[in-house]
Amino acid sequence: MNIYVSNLSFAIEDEDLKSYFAEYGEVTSAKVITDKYTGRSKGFGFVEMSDDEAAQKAIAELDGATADGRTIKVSVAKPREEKRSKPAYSNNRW
DNA sequence: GTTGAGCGTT
Repeated sequence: MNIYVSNLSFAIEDEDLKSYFAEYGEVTSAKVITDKYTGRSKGFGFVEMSDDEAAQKAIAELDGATADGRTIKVSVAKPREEKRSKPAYSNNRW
């Protein structure tokens, strides 16, 4: 389950985000999006959890919660574009 | 040293 988290404080980093969600289940990865060039936080991030219901519970519990003085927004993330998947048109017509 | 809507680098 991929989780999108926004409205984060700029002081929050990956391990902070992970520690918040780890209370509700196993966090396989947690990442705060930082600018590649300046290295500063963009104020949002992504968390991946292995247990789907733990993830949805974490979303329900952490959405609107306060982290570092900011009310964070948590929701299910949109899937990152997968370019490795096999083509849907796997016919041999052409 | 700064700022505030959003969906990330493979």
